[in-house]
Amino acid sequence: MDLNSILKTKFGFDRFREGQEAVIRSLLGGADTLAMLPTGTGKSLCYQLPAYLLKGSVIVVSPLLSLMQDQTEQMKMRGEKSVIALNSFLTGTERETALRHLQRYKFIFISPEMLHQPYILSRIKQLEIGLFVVDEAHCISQWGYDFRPEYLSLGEVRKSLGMPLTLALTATATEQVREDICKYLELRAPQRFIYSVNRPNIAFKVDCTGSYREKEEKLIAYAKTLKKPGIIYFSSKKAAEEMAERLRLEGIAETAAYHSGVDQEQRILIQQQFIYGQIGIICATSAFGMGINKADIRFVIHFHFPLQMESYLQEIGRAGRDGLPSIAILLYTAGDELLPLQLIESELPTHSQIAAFSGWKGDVKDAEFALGCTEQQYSFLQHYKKLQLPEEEWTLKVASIRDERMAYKRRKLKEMEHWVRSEACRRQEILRYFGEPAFSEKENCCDICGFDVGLYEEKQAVQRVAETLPAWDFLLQKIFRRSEQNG
DNA sequence: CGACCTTAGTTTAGACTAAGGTCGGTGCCCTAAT
Repeated sequence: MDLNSILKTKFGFDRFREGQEAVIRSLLGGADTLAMLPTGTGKSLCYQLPAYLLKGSVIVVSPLLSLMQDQTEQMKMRGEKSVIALNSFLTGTERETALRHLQRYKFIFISPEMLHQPYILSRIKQLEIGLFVVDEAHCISQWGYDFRPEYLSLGEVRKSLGMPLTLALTATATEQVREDICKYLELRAPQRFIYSVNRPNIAFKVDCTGSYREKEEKLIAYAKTLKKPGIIYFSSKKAAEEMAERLRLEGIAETAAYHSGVDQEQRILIQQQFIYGQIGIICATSAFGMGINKADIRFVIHFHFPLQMESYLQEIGRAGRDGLPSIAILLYTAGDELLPLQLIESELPTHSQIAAFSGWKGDVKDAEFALGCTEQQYSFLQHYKKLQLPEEEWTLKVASIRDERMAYKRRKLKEMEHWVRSEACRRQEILRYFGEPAFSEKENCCDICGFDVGLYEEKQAVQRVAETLPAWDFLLQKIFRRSEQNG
């Protein structure tokens, strides 16, 4: 079969990017496949193309509603109409209609949570499934253990669907995370295609400051001098808001804050304005980034301390997809690691909460409130309820799982600290962490090896010309047409 | 760690400060009554 002609006719490309063809051939050969491809190399093509050569539908498990909407929209623009996002954006009747005619759709996007609804799953079971895809598969390991436990049960879903051919896609995963992915998806002898996480055009800098105030001043100076656009990451919504306001006061007008507290419509607007160059700096929490397709991001600054190397790499990996010089700066003040430590502590239930949950006699729905659990702690307890052990045994077992998980998270944080404090080349240390061979190029590498700061600074104030920009009100209306109909 | 809130103490009535405690980040899903 001629893959190149399908590539040309269906997608309009003349050639494959690195990794794509190998992954597609592996799938067409019938092998479960794990693909770790660098950001921006067109991962979605890896399942979209083989879809036209395989019998049956393609199920794509996606972590975010906005990501599903983006992808289905893009596919429709390309001319692929038999695609649907099966999620809570659909009204009751729309969903019913879709479920009755599921076999009409070649591509079905769905969240892990929705996939666990017995009614939905029973409908999907009746389909012929050509390919089962898990996009952003590192979420299994990163979120599955506590935040979104349905990610850990995707293997069970696969079983109940008759173990369909499966593709797991990610951009950043250590060997251990890759193992987790294969284990929890229950892949059979998976083919692995692992490409380097190294991004030679991104320089690294760890900037140590003496105090919080000094850190703020340094950040403002960077925001003024560095080439835009850029992202500044915070571990607090409030800090992101305040810094966005502060930067506006400092004369950097095109600045916006983005976090989970900003309402959905506003979030989409900010994201679009950033992509079209109307916003130069985004002050964000970890809510921002997944699925952002913007090639010319010039800097990513971390104001707070990242929880682990993987998430740090994912966040800085959003810079410089166009291959041009870009910089990742981490601002550090002694004691910064205490904040993520606090966050980690609140992720998992305490021993006394575990014991109390185990002996809980009332309505399960009241347990969350009565035990003073966060939603996340509760979902952890809820997930392990299915172990079905006698009360005391359950308490011991779950407490040990919890302790193990806590130790793991602390270890990840320690690794991050080690990287910050290390006096070895930043890039080599990252590659070592991901189990990759050393990289010889030393030019414009990191603050240890040295780089030319001028490469990343704005030469002069750039007057941005108002280009042909989309009409936002129209776009938003289109996206939110439902709420208008209902309201 | 820093920001913010509550509480206790002082002192003689509403308001001040200091001390002590808590919190901080990611997202799916419709539960049921107008």
